[in-house]
Amino acid sequence: MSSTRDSAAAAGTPPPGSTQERLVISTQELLWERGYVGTSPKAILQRAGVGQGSMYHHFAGKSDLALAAIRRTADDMRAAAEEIFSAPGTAYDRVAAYLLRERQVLRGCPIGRMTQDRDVVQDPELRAPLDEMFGWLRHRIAEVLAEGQRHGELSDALDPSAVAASVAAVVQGGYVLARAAEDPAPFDAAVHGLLALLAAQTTPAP
Amino acid sequence: MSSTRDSAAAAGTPPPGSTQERLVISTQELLWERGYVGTSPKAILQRAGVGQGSMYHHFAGKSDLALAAIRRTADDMRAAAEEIFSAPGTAYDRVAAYLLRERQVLRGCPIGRMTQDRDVVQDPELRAPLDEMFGWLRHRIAEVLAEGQRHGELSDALDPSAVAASVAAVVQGGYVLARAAEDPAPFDAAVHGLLALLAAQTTPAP
DNA sequence: GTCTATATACCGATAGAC
DNA sequence: GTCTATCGGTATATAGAC
Repeated sequence: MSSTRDSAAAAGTPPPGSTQERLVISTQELLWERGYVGTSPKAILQRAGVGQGSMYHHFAGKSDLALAAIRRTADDMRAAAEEIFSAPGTAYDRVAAYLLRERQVLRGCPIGRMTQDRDVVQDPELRAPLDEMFGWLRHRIAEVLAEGQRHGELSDALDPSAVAASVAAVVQGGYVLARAAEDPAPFDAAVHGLLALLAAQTTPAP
Repeated sequence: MSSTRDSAAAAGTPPPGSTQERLVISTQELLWERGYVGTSPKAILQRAGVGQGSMYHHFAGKSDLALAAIRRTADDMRAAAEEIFSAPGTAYDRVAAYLLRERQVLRGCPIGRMTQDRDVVQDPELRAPLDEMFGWLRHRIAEVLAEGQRHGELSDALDPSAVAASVAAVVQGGYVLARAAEDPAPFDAAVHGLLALLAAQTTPAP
């Protein structure tokens, strides 16, 4: 008894190097590489270097462990994006910085990938972190754009939340195009196409 | 002997209602719903209503059947898109028609989905139809945009192939956002955001 | 051509020793 | 807490009867 697992995936960040931590990290990696359906508990255990029993001691099962891993990944992504959006600069600059930042294009988006996994999307608990992450992202980009409009940097004719959705979609769709081509070029093309359209809506500093 | 399977998935369209045809259609449906990893031969057979032996008579195995199904789906999608792009109207009209056409947004793109499947992307034969389909799509949209520029409908400042990639990416990324939210609204927002940006680049008829 | 039977491996989870 | 042993079920493919 005395299972650590009462709150299961709900637990905060476990100590670094701990068994839980290694399990979560292994799961994050495997979900990114193979998706939910393609990730087996066995593969997670092997990568983490622990036995079967450890996993079921700390987590209720595959989906519980996946939930912890997905939450962690979503939180990390949000933090990284927020750093860019809260930086100084015009709205265009910050959106451009987000679109142009270093990405492992051919690996795709670890959160976006989950939306293609039936078992994830159908489970409300597993889908929630995706919904929150992308909901936050679109909202945050819209805020940045609206701020640009208030500062007179950006055309008032634009609908910030629509353009924000376009920005987020171009990134996610760029990954799809790049993976189909096995080449990051279509991702870059899509980003630059959108940035050119957006640049045309900026007004030179008065 | 006398296997129909010599050319395997390479065969043209089999007779309607035939066993091969039912197998291909079932596979198309299941790949769309569950992806490659999530689709088992058993599930295909059950949906097609045929026995194990029939499948291995006509196809070399799961990947061979998947190849036939993916090719078929890609060909169908290309034909449907071409119908829109070759219709009369301005470049903006035709791109808008493509972006705004009826879609089963929450089901996602049957071809785009395959790019998230490790086993598909890593197999050159299975990836080829995806690459060809999206390569064609980006090229075709770029053609339409370039035509608009020649006709003086669209700003010459735009890079047609970059904007074409943005158009294709917004669709694919729109699916991702919609599935995360379990709501088609983000897809529609992304499309309208891009269309507004593009509309600003059109020149009123002289 | 189509079917059932069989084979080997892996899936996700549990039991219970240490 | 961690381990190994084990379970019933499925994945993918082959064998061989009809």
